[in-house]
Amino acid sequence: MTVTNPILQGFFMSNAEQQAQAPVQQDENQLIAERRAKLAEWRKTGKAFPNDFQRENTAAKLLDGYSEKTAEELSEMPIEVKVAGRMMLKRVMGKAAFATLQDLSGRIQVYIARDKVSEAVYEDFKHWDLGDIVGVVGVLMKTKVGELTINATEIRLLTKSLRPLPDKFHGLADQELKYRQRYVDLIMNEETRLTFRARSAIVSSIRNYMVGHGFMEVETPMMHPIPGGATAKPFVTHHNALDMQQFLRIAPELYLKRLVVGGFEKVFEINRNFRNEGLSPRHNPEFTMMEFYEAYANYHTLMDFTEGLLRHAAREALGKEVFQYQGRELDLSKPFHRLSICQAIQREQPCFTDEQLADVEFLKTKINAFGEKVKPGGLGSLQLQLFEACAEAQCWEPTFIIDYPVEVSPLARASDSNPEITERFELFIVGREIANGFSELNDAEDQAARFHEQMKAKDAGDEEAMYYDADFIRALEYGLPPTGGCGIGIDRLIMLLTDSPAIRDVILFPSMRPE
RNA sequence: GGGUCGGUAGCUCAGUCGGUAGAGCAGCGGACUUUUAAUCCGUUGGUCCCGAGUUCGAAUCUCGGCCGACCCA
Repeated sequence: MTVTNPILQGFFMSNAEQQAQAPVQQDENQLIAERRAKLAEWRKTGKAFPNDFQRENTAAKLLDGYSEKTAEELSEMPIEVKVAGRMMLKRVMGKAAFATLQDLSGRIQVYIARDKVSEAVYEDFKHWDLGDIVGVVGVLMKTKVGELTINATEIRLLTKSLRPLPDKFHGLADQELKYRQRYVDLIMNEETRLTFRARSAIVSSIRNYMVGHGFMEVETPMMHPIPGGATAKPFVTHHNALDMQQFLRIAPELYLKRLVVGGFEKVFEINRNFRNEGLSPRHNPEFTMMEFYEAYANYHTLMDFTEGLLRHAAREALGKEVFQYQGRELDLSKPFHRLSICQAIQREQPCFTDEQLADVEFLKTKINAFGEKVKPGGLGSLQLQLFEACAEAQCWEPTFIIDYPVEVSPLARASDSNPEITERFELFIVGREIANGFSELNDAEDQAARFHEQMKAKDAGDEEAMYYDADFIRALEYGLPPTGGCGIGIDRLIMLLTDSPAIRDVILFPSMRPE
């Protein structure tokens, strides 16, 4: 029997076929076998994997609170503590041993003396492995060299770790394994832990900034009947109950604007977008965007607001607005540059005249000269292509590029002074696009016309062109107030603020080819 | 899609001129009651990414493929 519908295949597979598709046997080795044997012994006690140990202290708080105390003070006024964590280091010296435990806050050393914890417990402890989770009750002491240490009166195995950790000193170096087994990377690598703590702090600070400025956080659909709000290839899925095709969203824009129509005049959403594109150091198919919309704002006020937001995030995450990115200084404290596309080109290529940049043939020649293929488009589109070819990567300092052509900005309001360009900006920092915002197109008839243009482009073979969204037009027909909206690439912002070279370094579980 | 570099023990890595596999860590056994990547002695562990070719002989050379990192498009 041949079943072509992939959704149904699972129902018709023979056992053999299902076996063939079952996950491959996990890699086993001598070290794992040894640990399994230890676990088997532990099970025989009937007390394996207990969950009755209540820890009362964390490593960092103990170090903060008691590192200043002298050995004498600690022995005169014994302080009993209960900690738990993963055993990262272990040094056994006959009848006493040291172990280093790692918990959410950091690491702390434990001293285990045979005559304190009993001979039986000490013998067990000697066979525990790096990576095991243990609980310790003890009193604080200072070692010879003054390191705050817990002198154990009780030590218990709480979780047996079956897999050996990477080299205790060199850690996990293999980039691919760091991404595929992020849990191991997090166990082994302080830098990775700090990056993702910073990510959490940055997102919180942005959220607080938005709420503090009167914005309301909302959640709009991740599954769209019509993908919209950006030009990108969508992921396609299927809703069984409604028997309909759905698309993972490429942007929340059209829903957020519907909310402004509804009277939620200041809204924002921080959530995932999905774009069916390749992977690169700057691209992950699912990535996090913040979009925000404010009625009665325009692209100028948006630029001001975005500048303030980024400074706030840097201050909250780093405590400063001037810092290093990949070895080069980045200064967010100075006013961000604001240049039109042509001004940005001329900044890099001062010999190009205004007349030349208005000459279609000149633009095509130069785009080719910079090694890019000329994509079809009008004057504005060619200017943008030349900017991308010769100037975009040079925007190290924060630079707003303004005046994007109408033909590549189907949702943006056209300029009153020049109907060929829009009231739109993109923000570039370290040569990368970080944000994109504009005065929203709130003329329902103009928007309908722009959608028709997009449909023509799609019919002509542009896979990324937009669909016609009739409900969105209907919403606009009820009346969208003059509004400004902006999207900020959160992953890329976090790359900047954590000095990370690749987007995969700031996404906990980046997209990977299957193992 | 093109280029460069890489894939060897659980981890981090050596491996010369082509001569049949090494270290440190981890593990196992032993010594050791204040260590700091503890130390000392002994020891287990290999589909050298896969396939083909050249050769008496391939981790090593050649070709093809797979996977990854980086750069370019």
